[in-house]
Amino acid sequence: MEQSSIAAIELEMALLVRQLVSMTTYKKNGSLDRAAYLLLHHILASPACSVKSIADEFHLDISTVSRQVASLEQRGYISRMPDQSDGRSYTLAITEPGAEVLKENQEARQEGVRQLLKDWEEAERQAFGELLRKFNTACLEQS
Amino acid sequence: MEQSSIAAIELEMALLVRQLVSMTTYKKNGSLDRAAYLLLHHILASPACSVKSIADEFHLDISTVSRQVASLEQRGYISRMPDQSDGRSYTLAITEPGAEVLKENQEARQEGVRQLLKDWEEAERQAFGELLRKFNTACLEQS
DNA sequence: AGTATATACTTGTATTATACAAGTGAAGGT
DNA sequence: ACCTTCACTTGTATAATACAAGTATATACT
Repeated sequence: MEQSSIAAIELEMALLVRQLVSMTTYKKNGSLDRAAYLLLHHILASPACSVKSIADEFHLDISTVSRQVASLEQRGYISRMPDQSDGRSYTLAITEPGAEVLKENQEARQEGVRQLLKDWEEAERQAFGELLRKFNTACLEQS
Repeated sequence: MEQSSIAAIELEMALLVRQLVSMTTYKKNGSLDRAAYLLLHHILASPACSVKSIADEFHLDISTVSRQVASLEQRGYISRMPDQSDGRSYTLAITEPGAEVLKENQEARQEGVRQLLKDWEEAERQAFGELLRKFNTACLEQS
C-alpha cells in the first residue's frame, strides 16, 4: 500500500534531518559549514549569480544569503563585482582559494559518505542518489 | 562507477538537509517541532525509556534531551515517574493528550509527503523508504 | 562504614542556520 | 519628477544543538 511507504519515508526523513544536522553542523567535515559549502558549490556552477538569484533558487530568505555571501567574501573565497546593468546588484564569482577549499571539503565529505556506504551494493548507491535527486527536485518545485 | 554515485549522494544530502530544516523548522507542519515529534514517537515505541537511554539511542547530548523532555512534560504530552531502582533516573511515558497530538502531527506530515510524492511510482516510494532506513541505520552504527 | 568515583539529570552559555522586519539606495513606470 | 518596486544590508528572534559546571544518587574500594 501507499500508506506504509509514505509513513516510512516520513519517519525516516525526520530521523535523517536530525542526523544530518548533527553530522554537518556540530561535528564538521572540513572547514566549510554546510551553508558555505552549498553556496560555493552553486557559485562555481553558476557563472553570473547574485544574492537574489541564489535566494530564489534555494528558496532561502535573501537576508540569509546576504550574510552567507558576506562571510565567504570575508574569508576570500568569493569576489563580488558591481553589476554593470544594475547598480543595486553584484555578480559573484569563486576565487582561486575558494575553489581549492571547496575541492578539499568535497573530498572530505565524499570520503565520509564512502565510509558510510562501503558495504552497499553499487546499484543501491546509484538508486539512492537518483531518488534523492528526485526528492530534492520535488521539494523545490512544490514551493 | 562508485565515484559518481558517492558524489551524487553527498551533494544531494547537503541540499536535502537544508530543505528539510527549512520545511520542518521554519514552516511547520503541525504543532510539534521536529525534536518533540521524534521524541514522542520514540517514547510511544519504547515503554521504559529515560533521558539517558534516549540520548544514547539518538547520539544526542543528554542536556539536549533533558530540555526536550522538560518541554514535552510542561505541555502535558509525557509523564515522568521516579525510577524504582535508581533514584537519579525517571521513566518516561506518553500521555493521552501526547498520543493525540502525535497522531495529528503524524497525519499532517504524512499528508505533506504524500503531496510531494504524488507523481511517483509506488515502487519508487517503497525503494526510497527502504534506502532511507538503511542509510539512517548506517549513520547510527558508524558513530 | 566511609570515602572516592561514576552516573543521571539540570542549568548556564555559546553557536549555527534560519526567518521576519526595518532601513538604504538604485531602477523603473507613469 | 515622483512614487513604487527591487537588491541588498543590518537588527532581532528562534530552534536545536553542543560543551561545561553543578547537584544528587549510586557504586566501588579500602
